[in-house]
Amino acid sequence: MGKAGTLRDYLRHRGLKVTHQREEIAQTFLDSTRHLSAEELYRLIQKGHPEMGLSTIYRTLKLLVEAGLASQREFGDGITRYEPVAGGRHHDHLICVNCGAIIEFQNQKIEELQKEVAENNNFTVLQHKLELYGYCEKCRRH
Amino acid sequence: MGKAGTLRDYLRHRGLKVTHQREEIAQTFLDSTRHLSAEELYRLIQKGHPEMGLSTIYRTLKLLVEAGLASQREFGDGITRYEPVAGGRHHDHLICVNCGAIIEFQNQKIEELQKEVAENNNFTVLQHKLELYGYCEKCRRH
DNA sequence: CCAATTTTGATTTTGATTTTCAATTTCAAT
DNA sequence: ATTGAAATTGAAAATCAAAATCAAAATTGG
Ligand SMILES: [Mn+2]
Ligand SMILES: [Mn+2]
Ligand SMILES: [Zn+2]
Ligand SMILES: [Zn+2]
Repeated sequence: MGKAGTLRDYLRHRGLKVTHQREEIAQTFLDSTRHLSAEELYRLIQKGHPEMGLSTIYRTLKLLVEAGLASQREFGDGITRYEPVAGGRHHDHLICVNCGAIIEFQNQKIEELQKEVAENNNFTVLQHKLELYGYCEKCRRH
Repeated sequence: MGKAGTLRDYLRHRGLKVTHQREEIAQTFLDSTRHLSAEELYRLIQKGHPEMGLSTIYRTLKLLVEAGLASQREFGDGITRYEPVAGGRHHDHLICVNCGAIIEFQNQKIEELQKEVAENNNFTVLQHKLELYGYCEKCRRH
């Protein structure tokens, strides 16, 4: 989990190889809309690179997470999604169970209270997950 | 999602049948330690009922959730766990990524701030998920 | 260029959960 | 207690995202 940087830096640092596939996947992913699944990213990339294998997408997404450039999300529908970390600060999510809309929010007070809870339990927090599931503005009116 | 009650009540209300399997599964589950997977519950029940099918465990856990008697949890290891709701008030979890320990906590201030966040986004919350992942007291010292 | 090492993509496998389906059970009405 | 329609069961097969396999291809330092 490195700080901000490039996948290329991470690969070199780890003695791994910089391949065309990895560069293409990283670029498309980092420029993308947020919260993509491996499958969605695969389809996106296939437009320009029909020879790209889905396995490589899975493998490179894992590298991006390790490099601290992507974060992995699971919103309860059995599909793992990824979003670029790129500069953007930490945030949590509201998820519409009707239309699938994902709304991001940030609340510093909640973050602090979480730290407090952890301390009270002599627990060292590495990461956390806060998701509110329900109806978005559009879907709440039946 | 009914209020507290029995599975039996829920089944009758829905016009479903009260079977020996459902009664056995509900009883064993509701008396159990918390955070059981379907597989774990299956093994528990098999001690006394070797003929019980795993499918029936899955099906009945789903009914228990619908009846509001169980809540479904996913702690990121790919295994769905269930815990009895029975009287116990709402709580969230600290999860040790080293030993798998699950610590429960409750924080009213966080709950209120969540409501606030939802209101600010015109979002109607049905349920939420707050999990802190890291090292428990035992595991934090290497 | 060389050769050791890594990576790729096609394919197969995995593993939790769901579905299917014929046989059995439930249960309200006789 | 008997009946019969409808629901449920357990075993087996299907599903599906993700991981593993592996021979061929690509990368990289010398
Ligand atoms: Mn996000
Ligand atoms: Mn719990
Ligand atoms: Zn919506
Ligand atoms: Zn631990």
